[in-house]
Amino acid sequence: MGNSRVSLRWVAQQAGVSPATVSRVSRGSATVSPELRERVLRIIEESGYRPNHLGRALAETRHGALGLVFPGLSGPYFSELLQGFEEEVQESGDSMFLLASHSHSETDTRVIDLAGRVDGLAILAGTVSDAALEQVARQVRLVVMCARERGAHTTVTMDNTTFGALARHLLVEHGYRRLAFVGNPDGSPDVTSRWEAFLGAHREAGVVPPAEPVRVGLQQSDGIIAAQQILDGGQRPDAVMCANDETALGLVLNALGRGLRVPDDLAVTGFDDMDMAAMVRPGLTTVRQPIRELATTTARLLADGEPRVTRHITLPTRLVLRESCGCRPAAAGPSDN
Amino acid sequence: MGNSRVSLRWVAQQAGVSPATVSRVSRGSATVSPELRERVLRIIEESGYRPNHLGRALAETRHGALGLVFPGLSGPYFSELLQGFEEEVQESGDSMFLLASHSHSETDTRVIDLAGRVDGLAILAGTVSDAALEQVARQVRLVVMCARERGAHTTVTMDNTTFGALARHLLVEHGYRRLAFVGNPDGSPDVTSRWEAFLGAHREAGVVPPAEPVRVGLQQSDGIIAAQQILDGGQRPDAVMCANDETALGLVLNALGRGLRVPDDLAVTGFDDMDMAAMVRPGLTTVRQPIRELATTTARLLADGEPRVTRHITLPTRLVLRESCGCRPAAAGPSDN
DNA sequence: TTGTAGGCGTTATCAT
DNA sequence: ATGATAACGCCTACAA
Repeated sequence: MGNSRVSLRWVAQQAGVSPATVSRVSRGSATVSPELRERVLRIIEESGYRPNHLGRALAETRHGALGLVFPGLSGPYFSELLQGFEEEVQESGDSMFLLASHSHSETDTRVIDLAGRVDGLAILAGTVSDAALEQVARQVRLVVMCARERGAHTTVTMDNTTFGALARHLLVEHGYRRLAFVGNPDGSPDVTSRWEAFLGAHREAGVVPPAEPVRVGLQQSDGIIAAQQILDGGQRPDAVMCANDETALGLVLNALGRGLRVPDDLAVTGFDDMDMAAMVRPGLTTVRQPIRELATTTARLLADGEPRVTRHITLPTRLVLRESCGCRPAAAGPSDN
Repeated sequence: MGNSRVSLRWVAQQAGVSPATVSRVSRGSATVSPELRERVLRIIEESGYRPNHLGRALAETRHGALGLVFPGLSGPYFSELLQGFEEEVQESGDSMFLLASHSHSETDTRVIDLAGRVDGLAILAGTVSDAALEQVARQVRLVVMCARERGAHTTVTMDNTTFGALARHLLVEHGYRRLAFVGNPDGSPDVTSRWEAFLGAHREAGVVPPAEPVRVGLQQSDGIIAAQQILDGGQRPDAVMCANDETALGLVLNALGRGLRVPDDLAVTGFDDMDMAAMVRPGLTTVRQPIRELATTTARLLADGEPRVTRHITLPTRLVLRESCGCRPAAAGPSDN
């Protein structure tokens, strides 16, 4: 019944055996006679004994837990990341600590503290200082996600160059001349890379890019804010490239609300290829990135990876051309959708 | 530098004091002479000593961690929940375990296991079996969120009756006669309550409700699916009440895409009052519920609450009338927004 | 004020 | 196959 105070030792006494035997039984160790095993299992069953995690962890010097650290952002991106990570953590029978960084200042110390409670830590690049990363790496396994540089720590990263390919598509194939970029390059390493790819594509194409990005966050509501900034102003661009699908959707929603047509009056693109991108009309042109795989790969590295070898993994992304960029609708019934 | 192998005992030897003294210093206990304190602190500093969490926790029989358990859903609702909980957990210097239930079957055992690693557990109603809840409650503090009944466990709940008030508003003030309900009453206790409130309002008003809800999930993409089901069919309703803002937004997006006008051709309402609700046009009529407060209240109860007294807290919600239900736009400049 | 010793609940290494 | 016994790293009476 109540298992509050039953300890291994107590079970041992009840069964008239040594603590060691109970430990063996409790863990399914083979070296115990069927007779004793039976006796011990009965007591365990009746008493509702469950081995104490702290005691076990202390003896095994292993926490049985991994940690995930990221900025306190919302949206499908993080949901996906979280679920992927958790799924993989469960697979190996571990538990998952979550640390969402709000106040950037306190995060460093909290992360270092967290490092003392886990076997490995996954940290989204840009969330903590390099010094803190160093600290963490000395204590536990560390994987940095979405880092911009292949440093001394193991990293798992998305291929952001496809964003440049998308920019070229708009510039070259569609011949757009005035593009806008929605996203804050200082906000996250990924956005930095995308802004640079955006700039690079312009350079190649010999088109002069906007002087500044439209600096907003990554939520859908930020897309609306961006829309207001872009569409209330004077001359509106031919196309706007958003740093992710969320903001693109917000932007489309607002544009539609104004009676603008997408892509005729304004082309819009995103990044992620989340569910909504395919369901909205016009279909959202975007770049597909395997967020879940990012998470599972990271978790697996943390659980299985050689502790001392640093690896660098880049996950592939790919262009997904739909209608919002100005491409013709793909085959399929013309009506419904 | 490296602090991998420095233990309290080691520090004690280096400083030429007893382990007890180091322990006292390490925890800021007052009963130690300035001289020794200084000496010990120096060694701690130099060696980068950090007390081992497992050792400390085992000795204090306290994990310094709380757990949050919910179904693996995405969307702003859970982001908010998560952040609120985490914020409060940090406040008390604890850490946060997260358990997202994917396969409903395994969840029970995982939750019970998790109960052995925390001082308290917050569980969203409907995620685990009652038997598991019972088990958990015997081991640690437990708060059930959004439960439909005030049972033996402490609960924190939202007032879902306001959904009925909203239904009355549509039925009585606007005189709509054909309403639709979007959401799966079997999916979560909250949706169950809202569907019942929906039915209740119809009964009161003497209007015959739809035989069945439009059973979809709670994501934005589900709103699109619902829209297809509702709008592709024969006679379309006057108004559709969605179980949350996400689906309402998806529905609006699709309706707009078809060239329908909201609310003229179709009124739409949501639940939550998330950021987007106020930013979209037409503004989304909805019910505001304090999700963050739900989370912080729960966490605080877990951290501070009397272990043995079960409380039942209901958080207030309130009607937010905007334009999507057919109400006139509130005061303010008529143009931009 | 400081140190000693026992305990927190397991696991693991030895003997037996 | 089983059982002492010593870790694991820390806290905390109790004693000095």
